[in-house]
Amino acid sequence: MQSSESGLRERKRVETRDRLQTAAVTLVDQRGMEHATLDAICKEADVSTRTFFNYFDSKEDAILGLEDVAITSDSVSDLLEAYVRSGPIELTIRMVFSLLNPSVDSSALLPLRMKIINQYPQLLGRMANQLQRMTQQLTAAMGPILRETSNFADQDETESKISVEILLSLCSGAARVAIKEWAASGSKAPIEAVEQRANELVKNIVKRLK
Amino acid sequence: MQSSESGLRERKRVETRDRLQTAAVTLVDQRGMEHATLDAICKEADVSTRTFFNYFDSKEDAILGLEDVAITSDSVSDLLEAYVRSGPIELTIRMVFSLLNPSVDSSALLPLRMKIINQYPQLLGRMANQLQRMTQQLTAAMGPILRETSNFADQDETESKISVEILLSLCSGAARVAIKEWAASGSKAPIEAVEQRANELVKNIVKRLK
DNA sequence: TGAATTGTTGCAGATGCTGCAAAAATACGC
DNA sequence: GCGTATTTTTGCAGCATCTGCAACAATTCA
Repeated sequence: MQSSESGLRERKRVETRDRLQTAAVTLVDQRGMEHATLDAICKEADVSTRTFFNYFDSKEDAILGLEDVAITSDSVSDLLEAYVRSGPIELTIRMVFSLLNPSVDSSALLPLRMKIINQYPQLLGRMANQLQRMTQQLTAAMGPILRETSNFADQDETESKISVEILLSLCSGAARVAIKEWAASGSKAPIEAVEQRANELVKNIVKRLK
Repeated sequence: MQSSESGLRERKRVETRDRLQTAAVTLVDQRGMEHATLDAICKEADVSTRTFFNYFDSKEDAILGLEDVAITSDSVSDLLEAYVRSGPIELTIRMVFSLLNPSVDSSALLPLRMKIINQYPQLLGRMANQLQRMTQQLTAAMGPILRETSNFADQDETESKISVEILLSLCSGAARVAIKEWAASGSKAPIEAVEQRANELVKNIVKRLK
């Protein structure tokens, strides 16, 4: 209900959320994590520090723009596309990157975000936690799709969920490495190339381990 | 130099460190993470709160017993054994679990630690960060061993390091799942079985992805 | 034994984060 | 429009983690 309403109240909420994300990312980029205090972020976004916590659980969450969203129909169609393109790895990588770029309005922040993640790797740890918190939702969304493949089909549901969780861990590690490489080479490549590289990394390691 | 000395000073340091770990683990287990305050832990260990930070960087680190240790010769021989037993996956899993159980004195804490990790999963995020901080050391230790296998041999050093980092991510995810299962089934199995299960999980997912 | 080194402690303070209750903004029925 | 109900914002008081600093205590070493 809430997300479909578009009264003044809802519009303002989205706007405020966006201002907070933008302020957080911008200030951390300019001043560094420790000097970009909550006070500074909130002053920049023009809200009280107390209000900040109506929007994000922590400073880190604001930097990453993380939200506890239900899997939207948009994202599901994205996932399906990734899956039919080439299978479970792409599906999972897509999932990881979509967490980093959930809102259209904030997509301009993505390059800065990746730069910051590279600078403060604990943020990706935070993101892995978020992935884990969302594991149930993710397995619910990914499970049915994955079970259509031969390799995941003959598994019972429990084993399938387990695999999804480990798959997420593997893919978020690959994402981190891909982002690192991207930052090391001057942060020039488009986001799609980074995601593509993450796919490649996963495939390489699977190949080597088999 | 420091670790090989065994004067009064060094003995006391080890003892204090141990008291802090034990107090942290015990109190978190008994009272829960949020009620096991620094003050309580330090009172139990009989040191000032200020001194606490001479031993650990954070409360979480004390709970996990994490230390920035150089890879010891002991751990290297452990690794070699794991590797010759069955390859790179065992090697990496061994690495992950050895982080959880570095000191002989604190080995009695391991079951409690695993129980707590299962209860507060953000701790494993913290551990993944630690793994990452130690990536350079770990790759330095694991790289030469891994390069002896055919699959890792033909790679240049950079690619090899990348693989190790992703491998660590994969294996720490598997470790988390294995610990979860262990806790779900009553925390009865010995630690070796948990590690073994983690190995199995990694192999399963690699098989499915290939 | 006395000086040098290292470890401990208290204190003041910054920062992140939470509960609570008052005040402001928005929505909704009439 | 108007008044009421609901939601959001805000300030404040307070707790907890963590850091720098300087004095103090313990250990080491010559």
